[in-house]
Amino acid sequence: MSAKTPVTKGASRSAVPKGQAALNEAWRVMHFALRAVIAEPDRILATRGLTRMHHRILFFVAHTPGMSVGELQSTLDVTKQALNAPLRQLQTQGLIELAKADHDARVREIRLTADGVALEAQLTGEQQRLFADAFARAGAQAHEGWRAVMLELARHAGMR
Amino acid sequence: MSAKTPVTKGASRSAVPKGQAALNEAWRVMHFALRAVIAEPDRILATRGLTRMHHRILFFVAHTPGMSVGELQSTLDVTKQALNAPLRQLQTQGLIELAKADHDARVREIRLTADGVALEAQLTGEQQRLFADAFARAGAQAHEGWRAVMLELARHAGMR
DNA sequence: GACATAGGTCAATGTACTTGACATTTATTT
DNA sequence: AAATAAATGTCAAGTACATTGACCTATGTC
Repeated sequence: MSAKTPVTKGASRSAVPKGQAALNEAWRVMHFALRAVIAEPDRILATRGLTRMHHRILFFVAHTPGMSVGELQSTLDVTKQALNAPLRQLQTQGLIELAKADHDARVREIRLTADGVALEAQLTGEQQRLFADAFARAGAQAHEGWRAVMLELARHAGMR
Repeated sequence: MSAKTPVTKGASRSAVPKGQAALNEAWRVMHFALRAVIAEPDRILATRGLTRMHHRILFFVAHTPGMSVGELQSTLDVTKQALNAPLRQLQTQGLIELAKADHDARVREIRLTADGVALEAQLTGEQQRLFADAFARAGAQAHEGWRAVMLELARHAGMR
């Protein structure tokens, strides 16, 4: 692996399938990678009677504490009715808290409780461990390549 | 394990987040990349009143022509009742054909019609174009890195 | 002929949304 | 102070798509 191998049609030394085969493989591989990353969190959530929707809520609230219900709704792109049930369940289980905002008593700000933080960290942690392992095994350069390709793909989906 | 140790070349020309931030970003990026890859096929399918299930059927039958209903069922991990409706719809639309197997008249072998091949190619083609673009833009080396990381992740999901 | 297998179908149920209509509380406007 | 608008919650009905369970046909195997 000396320095930068220019793009062109040069020979790559690892067994990367060529042309059509590479593209054929790409989707399959991504599919399984996705499954791997989702599997553990799903298992953990299931033991508490929670679903991927609950996970999505925890995830976004963890990264944007004090988010309003409306913001969450548009972020997740679901109706308020769809959001309501999981939101209440999370509240009942003591994983999130809803509090009136100072600036506007109509909006309810969502925050994780200590338990919520713990669960979210556990779920996210499982995923991050997988990524960290994969990046470590594949090497820093591969990590960078992975990211470059993913960002190119994500550009088409209007990544927020 | 990871063969050579490509690292050391530390100089990353792109702004790869460090440590925790990198892992935090990984899942998000993968999420959007996935969405990008799925978006176009979904749109095309919708215009014909088809769903992702129909796509999955077309995909597997394209790669294993003559597959039996039972094989497809266990491959997709759904019940025969769940498979029945989409299967008939595909047949009605002239995208697949069901024919009795020579060796056993009970089993029905599924094959794509010319139209089915065309649609499957269109759907798959859209996805492959995205991958090809992303790989081309990111470069051959990034492609290799992407693949290495994905395979590491996929290992955990028992990739077939 | 007895039994198993591949497949199809009917029916009831469940889950996870959706749209639509409306109520509540609080802000903002006039 | 009323009128109106905004953020949220809730009730109800409908849709999409899967499930389980029971039963039927056609065919193959012993």
